[in-house]
Amino acid sequence: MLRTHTCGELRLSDAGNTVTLSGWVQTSRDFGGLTFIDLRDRYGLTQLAFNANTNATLAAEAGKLGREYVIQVKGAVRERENKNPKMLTGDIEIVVDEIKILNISKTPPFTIEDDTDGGEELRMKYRYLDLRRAPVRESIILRHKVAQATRAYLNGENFIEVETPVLIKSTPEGARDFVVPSRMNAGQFYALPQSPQTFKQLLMVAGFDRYYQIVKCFRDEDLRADRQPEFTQIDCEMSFVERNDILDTFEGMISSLFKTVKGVDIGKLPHMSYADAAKYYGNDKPDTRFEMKFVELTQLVQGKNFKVFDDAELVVAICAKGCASYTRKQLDELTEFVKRPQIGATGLIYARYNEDGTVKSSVDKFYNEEELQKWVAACGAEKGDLILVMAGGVDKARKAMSELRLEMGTRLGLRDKNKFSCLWLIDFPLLEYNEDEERWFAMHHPFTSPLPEDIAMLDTDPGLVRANAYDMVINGVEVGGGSIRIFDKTLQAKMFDVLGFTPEDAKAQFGFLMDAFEFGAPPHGGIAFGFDRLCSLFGGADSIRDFIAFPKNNSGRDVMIDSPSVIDEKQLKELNIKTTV
RNA sequence: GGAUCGGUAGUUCAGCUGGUUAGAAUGCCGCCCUGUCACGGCGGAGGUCGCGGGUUCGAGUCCCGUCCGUUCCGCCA
Repeated sequence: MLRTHTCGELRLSDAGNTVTLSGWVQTSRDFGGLTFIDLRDRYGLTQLAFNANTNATLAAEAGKLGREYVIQVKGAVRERENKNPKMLTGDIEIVVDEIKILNISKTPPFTIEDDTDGGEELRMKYRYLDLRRAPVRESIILRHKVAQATRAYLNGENFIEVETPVLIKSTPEGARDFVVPSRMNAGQFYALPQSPQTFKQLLMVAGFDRYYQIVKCFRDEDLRADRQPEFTQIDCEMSFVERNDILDTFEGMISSLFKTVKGVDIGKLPHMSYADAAKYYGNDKPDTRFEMKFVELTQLVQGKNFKVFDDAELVVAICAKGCASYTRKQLDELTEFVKRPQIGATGLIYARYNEDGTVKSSVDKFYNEEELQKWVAACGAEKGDLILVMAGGVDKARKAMSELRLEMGTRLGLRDKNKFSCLWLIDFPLLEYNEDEERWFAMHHPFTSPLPEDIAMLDTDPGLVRANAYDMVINGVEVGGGSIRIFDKTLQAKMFDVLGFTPEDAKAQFGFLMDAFEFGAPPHGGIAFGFDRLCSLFGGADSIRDFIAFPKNNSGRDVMIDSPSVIDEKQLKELNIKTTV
């Protein structure tokens, strides 16, 4: 054994014992006659002490150790003269008798510390060094814990983990597929799964009843801080269930995760309809850590010759607590914020409800004090509050106001990373009309069942049909979503018809699933959680990258191994691929 | 595909309306220091200013192009 203990476990009670430790040199502090070295491993830091009076040769040797050298030391545990309460091992140090350099190291390109000086790109290039840093290491360990807690819960609920294939078939709907050329079938391609959707449904037909898998999924779309081309889902499916059975089961799972991983009780999850989310929060993943709900002022403000409001489909307001004191500069900043091309609002109107009870707005020319007091009443504003108003088309105004609400939430410190607000979002529209292609698209996927009471509308008014689907939203992040599936062949055929698939298209793409449904498919439904996002949420981070050991950058590149890369002619030829360059 | 901000020492950054020897901090190297834990002190080395072109007497600085990266929009059933 190259060690008897780790660098994180020795305490005062170990004083007097002789131990052997192995690890990396974090830092050394040389005082001439006295040298300290912090030795690091996965478990923590332990201070090593060298005294020139006691052992001059050894102290000299210690002075020569560079950062990130890998060493093994043997010595006695001793109570420190000056303790460090900030370290778990801060009460003790090792008086080193023997030192062995197991490996030397070049000076790392950035500091291996909690607050590193390394930029994103450099850290990714040397990810193995970045992973030595405590915050990144802890994020990866957190991921492990979440995975274990997930498996423990689902195993306890009688779920069975089944692996599904990675080389599957490309489908045109949804995200772009990553494809893999087939050598043995010239001109043909596999696709990597965007999710194991069809396979888990087939497992239900097969009678597995309760399935889960912590599984890699692939989507060839542009990246974001919370989106990677390969990511991990907790993929689940259940048979003989209705919507509420699934909501209960997975509410149980998320509660269990919060309890075991964070020690937090999240309570019962409220249900919110898609329509309400749009009306009160302007999006389908509301951050409910704070209120600041939308108030619709359309009726109240129209007919006063203010063209912007009169022409608008919707006039919507939020009330920012205690912000009446905002300066002109701050209000201009907010206006600039909503006018950014990404948000695209044309302007922002405000009304200050002053401490003296008067109202001062940016549209005093059109609205007198009495009318403005009605705004105040409608918004439930209190003295000192600021009312922010935007107008326009329903969707655009809501989207812009949603961004503004989040911005105000951030400015007011209402988006606390240690606070968790979870909910179920339900009653999504089943279909979405695509103007360009002039046809309906499944908002979720084509196997999503409509709400039973809405099925009749599939013929008459497809846009109003609600899906038997649900999303779990935590702190404004969509962490999971799923639906009750269509298991009836006739309804599935109807669905494909509405989506504009000819029976031939449907058969070519999903024939295997439709065939399977002819052999006694049970009623079933499921859900998939974004595992990386869940981990970043638990870790209090906005980006999922540090919860993935080896993530890709914004352009989908792995800058460490430098992939993707070109392959040689021979390989291309074998794969029957001709390059046109 | 679009917008945005950035690319200067190993690293993180500063460098004004263009001006002659491009700075700081940190890291690195050397010397000193017996209780540090962001140790301290003194000294030193370290730069094709992303790349290409242009304007100019003169470009890190201005213009055009290009590459790389950040964040966002589109996209992500």
